[in-house]
Amino acid sequence: MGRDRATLADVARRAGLSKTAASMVLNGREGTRLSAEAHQRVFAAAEELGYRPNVAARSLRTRKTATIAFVSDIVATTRFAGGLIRGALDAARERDHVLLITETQGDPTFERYAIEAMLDRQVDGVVYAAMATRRLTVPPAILNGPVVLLNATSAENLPCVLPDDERAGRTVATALLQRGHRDRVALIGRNRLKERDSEVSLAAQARLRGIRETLSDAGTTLLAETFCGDWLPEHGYAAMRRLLNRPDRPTAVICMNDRLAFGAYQALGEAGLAVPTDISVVSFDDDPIAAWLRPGLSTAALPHEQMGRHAVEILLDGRSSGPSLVPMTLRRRRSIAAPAS
Amino acid sequence: MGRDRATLADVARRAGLSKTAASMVLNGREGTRLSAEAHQRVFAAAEELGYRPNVAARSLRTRKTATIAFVSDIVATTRFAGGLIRGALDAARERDHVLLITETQGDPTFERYAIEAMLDRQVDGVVYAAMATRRLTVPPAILNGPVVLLNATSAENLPCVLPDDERAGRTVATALLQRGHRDRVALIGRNRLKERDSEVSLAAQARLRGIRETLSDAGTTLLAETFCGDWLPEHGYAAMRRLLNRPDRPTAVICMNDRLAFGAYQALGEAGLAVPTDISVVSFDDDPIAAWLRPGLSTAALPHEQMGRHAVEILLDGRSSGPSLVPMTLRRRRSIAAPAS
DNA sequence: AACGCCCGCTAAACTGATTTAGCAGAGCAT
DNA sequence: ATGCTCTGCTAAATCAGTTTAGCGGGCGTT
Repeated sequence: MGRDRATLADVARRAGLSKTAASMVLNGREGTRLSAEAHQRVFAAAEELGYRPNVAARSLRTRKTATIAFVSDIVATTRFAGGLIRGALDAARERDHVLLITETQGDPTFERYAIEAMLDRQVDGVVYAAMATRRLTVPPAILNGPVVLLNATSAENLPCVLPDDERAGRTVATALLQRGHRDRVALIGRNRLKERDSEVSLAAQARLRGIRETLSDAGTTLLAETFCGDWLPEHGYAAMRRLLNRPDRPTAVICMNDRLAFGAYQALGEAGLAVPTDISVVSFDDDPIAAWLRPGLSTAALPHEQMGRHAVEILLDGRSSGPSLVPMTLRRRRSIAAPAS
Repeated sequence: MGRDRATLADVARRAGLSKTAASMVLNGREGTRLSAEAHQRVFAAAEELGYRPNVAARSLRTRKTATIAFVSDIVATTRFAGGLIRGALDAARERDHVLLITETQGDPTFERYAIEAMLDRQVDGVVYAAMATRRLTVPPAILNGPVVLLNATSAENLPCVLPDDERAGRTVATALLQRGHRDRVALIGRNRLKERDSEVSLAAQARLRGIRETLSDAGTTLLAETFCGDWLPEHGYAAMRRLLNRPDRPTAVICMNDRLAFGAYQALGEAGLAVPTDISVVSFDDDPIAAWLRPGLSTAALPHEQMGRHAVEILLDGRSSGPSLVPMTLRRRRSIAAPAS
């Protein structure tokens, strides 16, 4: 790989100048007194030889590698990881940087190993990402360099990028209120663990808060709140069945994520009820499945690409410390209608 | 990032030896005549200082970076990318390597840029991945170093890793035959473009071939083959509706992927038909949705993790050239039953 | 006593860049 | 003629490792 590449010395020789001169010209150094003609010759030589600097050699001297570490807990299991990574990749490319990606799989040994591997390669900074929005403890090894947390917070008040789940809660509830749902809105997906343990989830609490505040501002409350062991389709299915067994059937349900909503759709289908004419459904995430459902599911989209992009921007362009919230916009499809009245 | 790291010179000084000695000891060089005591002192010094070699400095001399490039066309849009990446990541870690990941987004400019960025960083090899199994043309820049194609082939007869779609076709058809479906098996998802243009897909052709051969070996053929503009749920839905309008309703359908199958499920649900009692369904991919459907969808799983792992193994352990096929195993769930008869 | 050999180790070159310090020559004033 | 400044450029150090070539001393042999 990369044998026979022209070196700076080759360029200098061909231009009839010193390495110093070549280096300065190619780096566009100000204040050097090299002649216009020298500039020309260097550029021409570099062009002709197809010269590309050796990043390893350069970074040895400058301690900059134009490489950033993207360390996450789990990439494979969630299809959201792709969005985070793509956003980060885009922002990195725009800044001529490149991403070294690792996964810790939640294993402290792997984590230590991964981080050392990154530091050995002199990365310029670390994006430390979690696949579920949550609080986490940052390994001390990365604290003496630039770090941005992605989809996570920590005790250290580091810069971090989070989705604005609370506002999403308000958005979702508002969408229902506007269509005329007030007193018969049910919730699917309460979960003590996710709500209490911020190391598990920050989304559950925030979404719930947003929903409740909005309804309370409108002078009402949730008709029912079902608990779910996890946020998977089967739990949404079971929850919806329970809801349908109640005497006061809701006119709308808010699901804490799209997978729950999918389960809810399944239960409704089996019960012979139609979305949205019998029951409206709204949700969170904008999982690809939301678009595949019939009718399409209206849902507050997790802005993964923007988040990934934002994290790299903060890391490289050096913005704020503290959290920066990325808005979740409501993807409007056909799952909300006015209540049957 | 990585200031104040101890260098080899520090270790040598502390051990009271030369850099040469320290280097040789730490690299476990054979044939050096350094005393056991010298070894001890070096190890102790390295330990005490928390010494870690600077990869950039090392690779400047050795031209090995223990870093491999993972270049793919599109990572974000498909949830399969995660599996490929995770497998590659695992195999790389086991070999003390690290992954530099880029995405070309199918754009030749981005691609050139990405590849140059990788080569500038002296990667030891390239995994060139496609997110849909297909034939592609490899950019010449990466041809003078080790390359493995992942989920793709090319004209150059490079080593590549592919899912064994043809055998999967046989597996799927066999599963149906074994349950007693013979003459009323329909197919959802014929697609001229995918079948003809190997730069679009290799899977379509291979799966179809496997299915046909198996049925033909059993002395029968497909009852019907529906064409779909793409392999998305809406197309599966429409195809299933067309199928249900026929006088000779199939007892089983094979869908070319799980998203089509999802659409088929939707159409069956609306028609009041039950899987698998009225119609059995089998499919390919093992998309997460396959497990979420009710009943769970039996499907030949794309072994993404193994494929990613395998690609890195071939790259680093240097195996065969030419294609290596990874088997797709049938994930058995509840979507197949004996025909109602 | 002279020679060669092996042992245990080191000096210095080398990788490919950046950066500091400074040199030679021209032009100008005194 | 001398001193000064400015211009245009370069030698050499530096980054942190690996690798080559070889040095000094002890030992055995003849």
